[in-house]
Amino acid sequence: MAVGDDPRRAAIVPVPVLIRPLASITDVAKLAGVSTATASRVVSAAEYAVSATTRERVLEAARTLDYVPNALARGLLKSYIPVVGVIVHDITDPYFSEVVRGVEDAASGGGFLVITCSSDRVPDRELSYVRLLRSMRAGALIFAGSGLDDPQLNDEMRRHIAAIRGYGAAVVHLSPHDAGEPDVGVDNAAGVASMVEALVGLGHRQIAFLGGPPRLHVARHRRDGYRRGLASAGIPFDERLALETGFNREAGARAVQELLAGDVPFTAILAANDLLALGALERLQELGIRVPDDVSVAGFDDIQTAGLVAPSLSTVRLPLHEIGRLGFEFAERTLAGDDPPRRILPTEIVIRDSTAAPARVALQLERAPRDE
Amino acid sequence: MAVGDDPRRAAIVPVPVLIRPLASITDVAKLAGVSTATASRVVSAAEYAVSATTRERVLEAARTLDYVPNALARGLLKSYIPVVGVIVHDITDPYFSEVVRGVEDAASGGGFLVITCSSDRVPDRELSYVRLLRSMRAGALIFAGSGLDDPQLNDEMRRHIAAIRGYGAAVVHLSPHDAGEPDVGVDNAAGVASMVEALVGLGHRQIAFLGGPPRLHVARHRRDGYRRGLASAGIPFDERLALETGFNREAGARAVQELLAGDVPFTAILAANDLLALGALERLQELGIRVPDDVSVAGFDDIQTAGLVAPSLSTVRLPLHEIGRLGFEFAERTLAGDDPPRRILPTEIVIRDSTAAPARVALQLERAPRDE
DNA sequence: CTGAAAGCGCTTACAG
DNA sequence: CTGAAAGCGCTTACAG
Repeated sequence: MAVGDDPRRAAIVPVPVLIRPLASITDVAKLAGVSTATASRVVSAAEYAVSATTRERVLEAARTLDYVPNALARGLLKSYIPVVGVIVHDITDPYFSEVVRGVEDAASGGGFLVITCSSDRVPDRELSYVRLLRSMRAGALIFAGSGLDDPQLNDEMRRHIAAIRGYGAAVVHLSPHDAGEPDVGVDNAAGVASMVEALVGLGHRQIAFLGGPPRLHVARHRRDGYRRGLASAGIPFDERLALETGFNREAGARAVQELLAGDVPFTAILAANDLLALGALERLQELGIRVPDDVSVAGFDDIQTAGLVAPSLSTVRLPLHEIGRLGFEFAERTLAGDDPPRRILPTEIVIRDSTAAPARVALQLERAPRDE
Repeated sequence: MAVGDDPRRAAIVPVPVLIRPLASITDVAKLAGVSTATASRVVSAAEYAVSATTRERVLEAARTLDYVPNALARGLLKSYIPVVGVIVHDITDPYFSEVVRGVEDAASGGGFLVITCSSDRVPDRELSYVRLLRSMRAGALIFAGSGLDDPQLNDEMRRHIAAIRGYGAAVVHLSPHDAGEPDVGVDNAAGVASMVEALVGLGHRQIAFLGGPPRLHVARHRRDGYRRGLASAGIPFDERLALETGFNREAGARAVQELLAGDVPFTAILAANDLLALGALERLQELGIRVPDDVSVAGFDDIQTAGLVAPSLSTVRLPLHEIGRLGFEFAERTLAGDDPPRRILPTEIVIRDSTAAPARVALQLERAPRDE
């Protein structure tokens, strides 16, 4: 390695590692020769009337001592601290990192710190994160992911949420949940229905659906959209084409196998999220099935990768960053005593290269599935 | 929408929104008829000797009151709270979300909460996040991204880091930084050099390099690797083929333009991260330049998308999740008074479809750049 | 404009 | 095994 390339290296003085308690407001007050009350007013209550010379002396002392107020002590007096906790299913899922980024961008303006927690949709993890956030008196709690169908989880969750609201914090849902519709989000059913319509418009009538985990409220909404889309096109719903799946690439690949092993022909696959669609795309490719020539594939969410794969994925765009941003705004307004209205944002169909008119012959190969 | 589909909906009772202060240890003690000292010992000091009946009465009271200890009050007595702050450049960059996930997975086992902060490489944002984390007495601070070349930032940062270590917390670097090498990370220079070597092995000698932002320490290390790789292959370094760029897709696309507008022929493009390589791939495709037939492209990091694009991207795999996991472990051991050794993890060359033997004629088109 | 004092919710020597 | 009391670092009526 190019050691020695960097002349600055030599100038670095090792940082001492002694335990050295930080300066407190008492230290600052002492050094400035004032009461802690006055010192506190100078460093924290910018608008409080303090004589110019006193103010300057306190500021000088604070600078000298590298004083930074203890947020814990301060938080003990307020009802909550300026921290917003975001519960996601998995931060490596681009859907969630985009939402979190939206929250961050809005929150840092308001001096809020963002705590991200990946629950992996495990009730106990979700619960313990919420409990921790509650114990820290976080000012806002944002559920980015969908609620789960788990009565015991939801019971306990309701208790926590009541307690959290009880100490004055805001709780915001960005996805359908146990207690109802999102505060800020999209109409998932309408979004999926619009993609069904688009596929029907291309000539498809045998549309398979990779529905995601049925215990997720959001997956149920998207499934409703699928049925609604079919219904308004006059296409009968065929249960054998509507699969229950996970919400990741592996599940999408497995679902393709399952469809091919079934005996119902199909000309298009609509997935309840992009990850599923991406997995389907991969597996189809491995099997030598051409997209969109042999079968069309569409996703939902429009994560970044959707536009980069080949063929690029037709999907439904969700304004993820905006959902995060408005989610924090919703919390902020709630905190301010406002009662903000629900915001349902529009989705948008994005047609790329993975969809086309259906093949002459619907897909229904006689292949043994490779796994499962 | 399928309103009414869900019979549970009707059963939901609206949560009361009154401000209701949470039960404190005093409330629990009172209800149980014991002192706060005893109550505290039962709920927090599992190993402290308390009579079985007393213990049961306290637990019962805590349950009745839905008692959750106030982490702020507790933190005021300890030197720090069980929170680990992770400073990343951008959480929507898969590189970072993967690392954060690694930290989370390790941290949740230790009862630590993860705070993620996207600095966008803006010194003031980074500083204010670190300040906030310090003010909250976070137990660990992990810098996931590279240090910046900004003397004023680094001055202030050193003060904060000394203060943070001063109150007993751990500070960990996962990438090269102002004060030296990462505590847990990879040998970036060696990784890039190994990819140069692989390209040379395919027959390339005119290898362009998209180097990332020069003020990032990690970009400098990767650039060193590029030079070192060339040197050991006996290929002279040509400055005109080594571009300074950003670290995202747009920058990769622009760099392609720049290379094509230059007068130095090249048969391969090696990018200092995958996002750059992905952007280069896109632009080349738009220009009708075939990869790898006309030019080979290689990246660095191996983010998920790298394997999904077409042609799939040859790259250098970094164990990102592992880096995050070990990063937290490093912090944990430091907190335990240990002095853990630095961990430099191996990188791995991943050859996919974007690289091949060089074309007969090196690329050096006479095209006007489309933008810039 | 300034200060003395109480108190937020907890834990922990110290004493019994 | 249990409790009274001090104290972590701050803010805020209250009094002057």
